[in-house]
Amino acid sequence: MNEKNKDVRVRFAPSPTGYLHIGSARTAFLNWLYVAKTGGKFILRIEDTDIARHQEETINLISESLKWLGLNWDEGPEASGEYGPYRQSLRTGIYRKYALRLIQEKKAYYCFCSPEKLKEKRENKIKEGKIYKYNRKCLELTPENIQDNIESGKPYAIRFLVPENKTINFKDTVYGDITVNTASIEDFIIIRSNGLPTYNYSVAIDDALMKITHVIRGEDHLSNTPKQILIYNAFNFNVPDFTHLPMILGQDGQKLSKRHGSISIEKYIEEGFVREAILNYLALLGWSYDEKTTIFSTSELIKKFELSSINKKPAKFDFNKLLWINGYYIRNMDNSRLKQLLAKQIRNYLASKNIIDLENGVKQLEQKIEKIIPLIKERIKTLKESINLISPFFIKISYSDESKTYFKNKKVNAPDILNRVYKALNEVSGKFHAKDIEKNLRLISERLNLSFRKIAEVIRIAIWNSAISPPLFETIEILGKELTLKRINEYIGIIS
RNA sequence: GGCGCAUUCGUCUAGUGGCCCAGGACAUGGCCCUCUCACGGCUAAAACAGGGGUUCAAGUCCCCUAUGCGCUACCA
Repeated sequence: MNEKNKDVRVRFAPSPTGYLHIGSARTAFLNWLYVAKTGGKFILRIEDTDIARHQEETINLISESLKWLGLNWDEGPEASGEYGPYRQSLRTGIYRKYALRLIQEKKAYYCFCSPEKLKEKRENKIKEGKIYKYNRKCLELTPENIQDNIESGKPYAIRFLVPENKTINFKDTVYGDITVNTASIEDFIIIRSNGLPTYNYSVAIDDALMKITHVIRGEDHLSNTPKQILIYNAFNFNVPDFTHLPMILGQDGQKLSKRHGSISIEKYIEEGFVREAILNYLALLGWSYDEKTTIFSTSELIKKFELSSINKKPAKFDFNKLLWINGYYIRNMDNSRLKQLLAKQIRNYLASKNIIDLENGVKQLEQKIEKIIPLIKERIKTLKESINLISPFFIKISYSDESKTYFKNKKVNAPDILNRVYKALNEVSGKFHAKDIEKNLRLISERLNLSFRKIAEVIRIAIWNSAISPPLFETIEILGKELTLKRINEYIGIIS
């Protein structure tokens, strides 16, 4: 299963009812990984057979997210291929053709029952605590009855005739041997009265026609697999290998849904996550390589990931761990790439805030960011967090009330310290280097016999409007003499 | 209700009958490093759902119970 096999064909088949969320992203990724490992083909197919829930614009949303994650497909809506079209709504003729063949072979039949009545019957049975199964009323219709009904324009669906008392067997890569008796399966509808196919039918037809060899999808489809195998068997199609992935649950143990906050990939991009971190974390849900390793680059995953070692237990989504992994990737990213990402982040931020009042040239943004990176690389877990650490280098700070009154009840004589700092910084000779800045500032601490952390605290508030800042001397260096002194002056004015 | 699947620290997991009075990672607490915050290092607390078997020996095999999840649609 792991050797190179160019004939491998897998697919990711989302339905366009919303953005790409973390669970589908995982499914897509594992499909992609499998192909990357075996050298086969990755197919994207859009399952848009539910008109009511269909949202056309989400198709684009989903492909954009997939692309951002780097999960490119070989065949699909935008890539074409010899097994298209790759949208189910464009394949209704195919589904109908095959359904008629089933009817001819007495493996399916027309059903004229009204959906409303059937629904009512089912609900009543369930209320009584009984099992409901379609009673095959329409199977007894004579060819003449059927002909009349069709000619009079009566709406009909097509139902699959489920063979009685047959055992269906299949082996799932993750869940092992699954055995189900057809007694628990009713004659399910394959073509709805609106002419569109239902999921269990179209998915089997398409997977067969598109020559899919390995079906990798969420565990919610495990129980439906026997129905699909019935379809394969009815046409003598080859049955693919099945791999069902354990569900991803929200932190409350419930199935992931919109209520759990930011679950779309789009949202994670916005929040400043990087693609390798998301992929790494996703691979770790339900899978591990050994006792110790948690960080896997995408190329390592291609080598090491095995579908067969995925476990069966549903996993709760742990946002904190994703955050940590993201921070890890940022800390270990090469600086030139980080520079690009951060510059983009800051530009977007400045644009969104419509900020024009800059105290430092935004033209040399990237050069400045290059200098800032070593100071903040270890301090951010997402790209977005960098905004608070970078923007004060460029944007005029306005002191918060907290900053203005920060030293009111403290014993330190802030104005005095700042006056000395002003002088000390002004006296830094030559280039304004962190080393010299440090030397001069530490001197103040010695002279006043005051711990340096106290001095630093005062300076931080004055130049950064916060008691927390990147390393002080380097920050002052990058800020530059002029700006630093200006801020100190302004702050002295405020507290004097 | 029926069918299917699952159950090790708060979370993700290691563990395939003796190496486990259960290992790692995130999160949490403490200490160290230190100009703040981080990073890094050290350290602490923290789990085999419950009950029966099988076996010299069970987290690991079997059965039952409990709990959770999925499917049971003219949703996918």
